[in-house]
Amino acid sequence: MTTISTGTTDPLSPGVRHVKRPTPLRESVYEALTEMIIDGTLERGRHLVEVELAGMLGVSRQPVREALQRLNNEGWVDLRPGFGAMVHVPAEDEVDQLLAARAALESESARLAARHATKDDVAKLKDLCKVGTTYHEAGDIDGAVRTNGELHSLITQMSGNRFLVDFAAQVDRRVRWYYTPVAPVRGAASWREHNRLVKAISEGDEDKAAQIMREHTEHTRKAYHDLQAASGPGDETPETDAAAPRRRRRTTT
Amino acid sequence: MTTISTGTTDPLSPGVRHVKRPTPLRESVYEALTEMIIDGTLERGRHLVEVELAGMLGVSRQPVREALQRLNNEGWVDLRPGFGAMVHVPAEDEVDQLLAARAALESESARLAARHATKDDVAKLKDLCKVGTTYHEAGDIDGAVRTNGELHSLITQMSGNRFLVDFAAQVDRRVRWYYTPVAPVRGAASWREHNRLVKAISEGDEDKAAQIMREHTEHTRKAYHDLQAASGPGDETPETDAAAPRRRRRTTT
DNA sequence: ACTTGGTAGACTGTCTACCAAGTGCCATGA
DNA sequence: TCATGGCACTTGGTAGACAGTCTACCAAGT
Repeated sequence: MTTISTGTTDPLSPGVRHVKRPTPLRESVYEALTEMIIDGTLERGRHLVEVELAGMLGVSRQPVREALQRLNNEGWVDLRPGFGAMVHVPAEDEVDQLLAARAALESESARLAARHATKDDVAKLKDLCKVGTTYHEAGDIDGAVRTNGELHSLITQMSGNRFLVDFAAQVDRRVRWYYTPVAPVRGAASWREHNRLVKAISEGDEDKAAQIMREHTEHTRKAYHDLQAASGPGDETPETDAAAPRRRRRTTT
Repeated sequence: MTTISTGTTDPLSPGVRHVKRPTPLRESVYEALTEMIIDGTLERGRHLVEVELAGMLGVSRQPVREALQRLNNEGWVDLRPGFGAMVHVPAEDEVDQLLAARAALESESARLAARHATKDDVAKLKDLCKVGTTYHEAGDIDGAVRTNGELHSLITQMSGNRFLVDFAAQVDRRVRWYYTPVAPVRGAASWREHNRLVKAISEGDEDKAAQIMREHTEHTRKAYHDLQAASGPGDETPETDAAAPRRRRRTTT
């Protein structure tokens, strides 16, 4: 969703650049919170108290509430009526479902991207592929991951379908939160697939593009499962364990 | 989304039926507003004033604000900072994009439904098909439309993928809002396709199910276009026209 | 040992009042 | 006719208050 983001509705007429409108506070709060959730400052399962957050961010309860509700709608936190918000703790099968949804969304995006691709788009795609491969070969994981994100994002954008873009973006952030560690694992094959994908798009081969994208996502899922099977079960318990006693009596210090 | 809806998480153990928990006011407001938008009480483009709505619903500004934010996130209203909310007026290509998104979501759902279908599910599907066809043959449009909704909803549910369910539901409501009139038009072919779809699912033929569902949605889009081309351009203007002068000066009575 | 009842503290959900800043509209004046 | 200034309205955000509810904890009774 994020209807707000439409700061530049009009890519044409570059002169009318809207003056910097002060971002609504709730927006900033929303972003601050997602960031804190993603980077682990707010641990999974933690009880989020409105006044606490408000104080922490230097605002009043209202913007915090509004941000929390949005976070709830998007699945970042769970809102229990009368109790409050807790950082969502992902269920066993959730990543799987997210990846399945992503497969559908991105493969459709790839299909439409192949249909609508302009010369300019293709050039950008090829460039991203090259950059990403370079990063990967240089061992720059951060760069490779970032470029990977940009590539996928560009493809969904190329679909020209606002809803696919929104949904895919939503799913993507969640996925990235859940399993950051997987991304680097399968960098090698990943960029080969990207190249094939871009080729299909540049040739306007819709079915092939969709097919490749689907397999691509499917491989990612496999990678996740393998990783899970290897270090998963024994490694996950302490995390869940740490979440429970987290709920301490406030000592009113 | 709508994480709240989980009133009955556990269909088993019928004894633990959770007591009715009082719905948060913002929730009721949200539902009241969507309903008013869908049924046209709040016309497209209309300026929604918080206090006005609050008075209308007998609550204070706060719950209204929270409901409006959610409506904004889900695309029902557009929130212009400093001015307020207006009921979203659909863009030319929006229905098209919605239907494209729906095609992706539902065809993937059909695929997964075919994969996971139980005997019980199939029985329900067949029943719905029969009921729908009967309604259609009896000329009961309302019933047919409703049953159609139930069938599609059941299929997405059968996918077992919470995200597909949520997204599809979201898209579906929007679609239904935009073009209620189309639904009845192509009832005849629609139910034949449903039958084929259910057959594919019952046989566990994933590809076929996905394929049929895609075509099914695609046909719906075609129908929309035809309808649009026929009575569209000349018929739409008065509506848009009526929206503008709607904005009257409050006479402070 | 286990249940019951009661108490206390903490938060949320909602309401009210209030103020600053931004937006659109209208009338005035050139 | 067109720009300008001002006005009324509305949002965005703050603060404080209060009831209802949730959790934990303790104590007494069985």
